[in-house]
Amino acid sequence: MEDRLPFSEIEPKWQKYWSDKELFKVKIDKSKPKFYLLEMYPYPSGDLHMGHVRNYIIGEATARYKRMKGYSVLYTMGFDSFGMPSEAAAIKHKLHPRTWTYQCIDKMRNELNHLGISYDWSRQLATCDPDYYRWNQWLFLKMYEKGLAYRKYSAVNWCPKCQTVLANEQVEDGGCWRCGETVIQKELEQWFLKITDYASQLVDDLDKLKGWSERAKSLQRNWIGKSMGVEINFPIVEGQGIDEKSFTVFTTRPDTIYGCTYCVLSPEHPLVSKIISNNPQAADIIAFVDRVKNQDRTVETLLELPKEGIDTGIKAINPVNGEQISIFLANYVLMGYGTGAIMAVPSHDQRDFEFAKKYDLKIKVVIDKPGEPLNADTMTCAYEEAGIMVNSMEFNGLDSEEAWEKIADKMVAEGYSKRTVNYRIRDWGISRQRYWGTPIPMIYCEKCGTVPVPEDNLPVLLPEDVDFSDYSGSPLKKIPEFVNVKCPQCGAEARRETDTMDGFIDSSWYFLRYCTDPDKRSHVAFDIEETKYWMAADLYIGGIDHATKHLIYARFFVKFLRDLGLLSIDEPFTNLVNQGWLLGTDGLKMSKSRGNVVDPNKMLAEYGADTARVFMMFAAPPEPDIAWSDEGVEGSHRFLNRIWRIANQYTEVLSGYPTPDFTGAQLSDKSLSLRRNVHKTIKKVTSDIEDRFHFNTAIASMMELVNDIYKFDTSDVSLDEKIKVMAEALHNLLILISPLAPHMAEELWHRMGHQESIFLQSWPLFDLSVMLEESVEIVVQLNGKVRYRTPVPSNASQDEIKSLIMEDPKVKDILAGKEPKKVVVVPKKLVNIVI
RNA sequence: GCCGGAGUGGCGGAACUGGCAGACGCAAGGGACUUAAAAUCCCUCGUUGUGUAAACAACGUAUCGGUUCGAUUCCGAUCUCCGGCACCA
Repeated sequence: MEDRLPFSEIEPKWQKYWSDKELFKVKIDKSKPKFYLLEMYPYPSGDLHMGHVRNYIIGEATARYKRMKGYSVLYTMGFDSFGMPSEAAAIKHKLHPRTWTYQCIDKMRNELNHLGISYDWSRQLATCDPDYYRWNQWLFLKMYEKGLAYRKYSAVNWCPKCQTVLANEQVEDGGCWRCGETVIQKELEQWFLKITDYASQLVDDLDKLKGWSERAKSLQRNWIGKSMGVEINFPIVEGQGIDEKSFTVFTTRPDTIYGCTYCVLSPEHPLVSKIISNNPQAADIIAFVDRVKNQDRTVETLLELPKEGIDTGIKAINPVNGEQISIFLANYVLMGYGTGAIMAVPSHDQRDFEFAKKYDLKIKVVIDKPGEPLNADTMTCAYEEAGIMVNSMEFNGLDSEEAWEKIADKMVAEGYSKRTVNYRIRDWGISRQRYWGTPIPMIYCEKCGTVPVPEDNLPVLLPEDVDFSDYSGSPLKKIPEFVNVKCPQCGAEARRETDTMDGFIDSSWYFLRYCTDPDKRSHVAFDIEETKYWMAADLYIGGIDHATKHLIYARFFVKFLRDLGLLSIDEPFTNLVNQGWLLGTDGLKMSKSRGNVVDPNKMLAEYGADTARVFMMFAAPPEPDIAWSDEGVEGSHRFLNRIWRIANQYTEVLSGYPTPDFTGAQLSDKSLSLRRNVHKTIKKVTSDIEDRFHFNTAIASMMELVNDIYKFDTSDVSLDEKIKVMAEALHNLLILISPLAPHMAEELWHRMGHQESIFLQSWPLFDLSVMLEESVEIVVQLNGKVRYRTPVPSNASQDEIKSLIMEDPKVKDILAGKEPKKVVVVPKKLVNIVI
């Protein structure tokens, strides 16, 4: 008899069997509930590392579980195959990015197959495939038609190393999200998508996402940065030679407006140019503006940057009380947020306070701290909390939160203000100055201007012959055959857009493509009927690092496609599981540069895929980051070998053995106990997978069951009874372990005489009546402290338990004649005697 | 500063709804089998104390307090760590 799992023989055997039988083929089956299991697709770097194993086995085991549970499951995989690293790697290896990319995809697919993952590969996609990216272009044109794609000249984030622009979301700590290089600002003309049009829905709909972690939602809320406030029009005092009657400020604190003692414009504010014409201080103002524009306003320096400003000499009028106030320019007001202009209330805003102190400006208190009135002359910092209104005309005495609404209402009614909501999120810059991406389907004609490529002419293909040796500027720009084109409208000589799209466009809708049968993919981006059936994804598994990038973009795309009438859902991902990082042995993120990447091949060769899967899942629940250590892999391997050995002892006798029927059977206590544990384990494993994907505790409970089976096997139960009980135990154990150790489970299943795959079995149901025990052990406590444990009949009532326990000589001993003050009885749990 | 998450043995982790803290595994120690090793099997394993021993007692889930018959779990404050946002008006 084999005493060790022959994984190297059985793994390829069953992988081939599953693939030949098309066991995991995705099918719409209206007789079953559907389950769409989605995993964040990988960038095909070519090498699978241990982190991938952790990520993908969570989904893989769940997929197998859900199929056995009777769901029609959509589970497939694709490759995020456009992007910088392919280009860089291709240059390094002197291969075309396409050749290199497809080689990597093949390799990764192979490695995923070696783990025994049950994807339906027929639905695979690669985003660099023209059949895929033509639909990026099509979607872009739809956005353009709806006015959601536009081109503007502005300062954008530029990564000098990648030689391309990055969206705001793709700058992390001032560096490029891919390579970490410090990002600089550059003025460029770029294509943007108006994600800001959807900002309010994107933030409000987060409340609907009950299946997302608070963490992921909080990241998105912070990123979108919603703030409610008002815009207020401040008239400019007439006769100062300014060709403009007013300007608008944004504030979240209209309750403080009576304390506004000056206004501040951003140095980039459009009004500045009008202020300097005809102004005696023009030279000083221009000098100031230039200086501020050259200030280093990156993340690190911004907070330490001293506030400075200049009085323009121009006066404005506070509309609520008619007071004349000065207009300043200052470096602490940013053009990119709100209206680029503020009303300054030094008494109740710390920034304004600091500025007012520096330039000796008036400070006027309008909200008093309850019970502790403020003094403008002696206060050392702004009072930013709520309080009682003072110096605010008819609003005096009100609570400031109440006054907030009343003042806003008054200003709106008087016609110089409106309520607004401001968002921190900016439009999504999607132009990339690289080769390996989706060409933006636009043409520039001298006569007709910006002309979209007609849908019939899609895809705009990437040219094949490209010189990668010269790394400066967009590669497509240097290919005349690509650039030079006839205008689709007038036929004149025109030129193509040479920027490509951000790769995050690809991932914003790939999950819709998965829903579409490959046979139907050639004429549509996604099939409406099939998408209606499968979407939304019931479970999305992926790292938290994409919370403010991919996950926001994808939600935006889905809302846009819904508005286009192509989707009927508001949100694409019903449940989100953010699995933690698998860190290197040094506790740091795995990366090639650190040299701490763990290659799974060694473990696969030594222990096999089933052990690797079980070990990885046993280490921890999905969410936390964990540092890699292969200590303990022996334990998981031992566990599988224990199943292997005990099951093999019974393959012969159980081959062809009928499903055991226990009705009316008189069983020994040992048999009853094992049966009970079998059913308890079914319950535990089912709920651990179903409710929270905690495979670690599911495995632990199966280990307990295996320990019990071993103890039972050596007992003196009659042979017939033993076989009968073992038949039930092993049958269920194999099904329970099959999502995690599919090869071993399948092999043993067949050795037990079954002709069909174990994965065509139904997931077992537990029988509560088997789990019932005649007596349960309860805890006896004195004043909340455990004294001893004792069995009582499990059907005993509270009163019965109480009298049973109070008559126990041990209790009499403990009480030593004292009268208990109170006795708390929790049936099946404990009795607490309080004296 | 604002927002979110976490803190349990030597280690990974468990205790899901307020009811036996430390399941399961790793590591460690001891034993059986073996010529020997591997494999396998069995036992011990939070800290401190009492006891020859079976056993018993006290302490113990970051810290301090509260609610409760009873708190790792609920509430309040504090500390530490991780992550996000941040001159965002």
